[in-house]
Amino acid sequence: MLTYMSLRIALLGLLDATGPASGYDLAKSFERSLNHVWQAGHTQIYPELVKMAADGLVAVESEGARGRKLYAITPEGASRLRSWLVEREPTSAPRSEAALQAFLLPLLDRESAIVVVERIRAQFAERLAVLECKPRDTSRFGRYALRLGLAQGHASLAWADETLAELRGPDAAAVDDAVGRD
Amino acid sequence: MLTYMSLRIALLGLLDATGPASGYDLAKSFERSLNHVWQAGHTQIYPELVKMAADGLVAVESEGARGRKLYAITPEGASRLRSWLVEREPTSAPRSEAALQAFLLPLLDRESAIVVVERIRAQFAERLAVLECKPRDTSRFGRYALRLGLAQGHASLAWADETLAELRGPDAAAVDDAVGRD
DNA sequence: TCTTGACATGTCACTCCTTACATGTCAATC
DNA sequence: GATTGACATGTAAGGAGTGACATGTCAAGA
Repeated sequence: MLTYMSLRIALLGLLDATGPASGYDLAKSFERSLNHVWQAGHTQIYPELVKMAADGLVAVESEGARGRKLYAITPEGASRLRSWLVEREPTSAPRSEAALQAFLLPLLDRESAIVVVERIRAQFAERLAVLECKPRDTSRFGRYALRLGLAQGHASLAWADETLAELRGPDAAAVDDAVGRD
Repeated sequence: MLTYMSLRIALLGLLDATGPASGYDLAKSFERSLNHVWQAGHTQIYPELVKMAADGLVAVESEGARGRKLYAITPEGASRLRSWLVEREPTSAPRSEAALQAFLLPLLDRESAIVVVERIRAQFAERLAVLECKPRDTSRFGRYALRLGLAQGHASLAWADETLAELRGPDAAAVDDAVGRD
């Protein structure tokens, strides 16, 4: 029951790393530095912070202008965060529409398949470009995850290029002929 | 509203690729050939097939022994499947606990960080092993997605090895010292 | 002064997905 | 004959996540 809640962990991690912040700040941080790792919008973050406060993981530190609420991590929160990090066996529920399209490619004729792979490639390239433009803006944080994202991104791009080469290849290795190869 | 529904697409794809099947069969196929691309259990599949039948995308073809229900894709379903494949801009909502742990690594001392990365590495290795054992069991299908998974898996493993090397490095590049490098 | 846009917080309805529960058939083995 | 295990289908409660809507502050510039 209490074993998932990765959103909590991500929020605690940001609060621990960068100090007290408002829900608004945290939503921005998700966009800036965490978007390739975990996604969350303010509609998810605000209620979660309230629950976390009720559970003693964060404390509302002060209220500033414009109704701003500053949340700070509590010792209990910091402890839970580190326990999770050290103990939690990470799970992954892969759900990638790009991979699904790749899976279904053999349904299409070669021309359509090329169009689809080109679109997938463009998206991989864009995501990679975002990561590559990313400065060390989170100082130490995000450093390792950034590298992981870059590695996976490069590999994905390479897959797209290889696949396009195969689909376009001079030996005309059409999708339908791919059965016996490799 | 009707723009998501990747589960439907995955089910239609399997039905199109391998012919009529029961919900039970489809759940097995998800486990066997689609598990690195999209996940779904039978509790999600059974109700979805009922809705898809109501929408005319599949037809209950016959009922066999043990209450078995055979679903077949309809022309409407096949058409929708191909439209989605060609037109849909794939989206991704990355939610990886492994990447989250990587992101948060600087919270830990070096020894703990090594333990965490070793666990992440083991998981990457296991997933990769599953993919590498995978025969061409889906004939043409899954071929491209399999390669994509392999590429990403190898890249992830390489990241883990590099990260471990850095954390263990003879020049003792501890996590806390990593700020000024790169 | 007024409008724009960043700041700031929230609710609600809905979809998606997971976990646990519940039921029953049929073939093979003990 | 009884038990086990693969086959086969479902429901219900609840958590997780999204998109649309709603509200209000404050600073800067037209």
